[in-house]
Amino acid sequence: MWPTRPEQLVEVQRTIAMRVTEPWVPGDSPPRVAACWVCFPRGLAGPGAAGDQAWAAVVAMQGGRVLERHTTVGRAGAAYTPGLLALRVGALFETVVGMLVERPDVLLLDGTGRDHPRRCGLAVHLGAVLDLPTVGVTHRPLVASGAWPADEDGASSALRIERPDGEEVGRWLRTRAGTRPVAVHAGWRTHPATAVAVVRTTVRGRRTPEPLRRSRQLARRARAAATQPT
DNA sequence: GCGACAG
DNA sequence: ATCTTGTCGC
Repeated sequence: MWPTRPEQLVEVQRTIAMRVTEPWVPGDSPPRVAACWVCFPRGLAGPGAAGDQAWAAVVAMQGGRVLERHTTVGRAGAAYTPGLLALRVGALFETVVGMLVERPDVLLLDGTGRDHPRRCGLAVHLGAVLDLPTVGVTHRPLVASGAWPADEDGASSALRIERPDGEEVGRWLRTRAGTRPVAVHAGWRTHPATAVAVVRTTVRGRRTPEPLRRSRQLARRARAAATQPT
């Protein structure tokens, strides 16, 4: 499921993008939300290359409490190329999320979802592989666009593909007044509204959703421990 | 031809 | 992703 060549990945992305699924909808009780992150050596500039060492982490939370946390080390499958992020970190993400003992209700990651040249960003792809609803959270969209929302906590605006009246694939979300909004992406089995709702329940006074913040922190700590031992 | 382009 | 100084706020 994780190709190593661009042409193969493009093929897989097209196949996954066509799959029809039942939308996932959060229940009444607080959802079990997990988030994963991959970081690279400090000083590594540019797109990187295949074989780059990488540290991955996953953190599962529910109602503000941490349920599980795991880390692993591995290597990048390829250099980074817009639209082909899965080639670089797809397998690593699958490995680290697979370390969870209990399956989460939804998974957050730093990548786009339906906002992709073939409607199959890493959030969609990883969700299909793991059979888990996913939501993407990034600093900016890949191929979608939309005006920013009002500078008020919780304000959001549509991110659409290609045209002002095109398909809505995500939303800009102001997680904190006075700071740049984050791009929230509909992923596997999630719609823009669902994605925004999930992200909002995991934001604790900061711009970044708590599970994502913690997974990034954990991955970086694993890197620090391996990079500068005693 | 040139610039843009999730991480 | 990673590299960066200062700055504002609690």
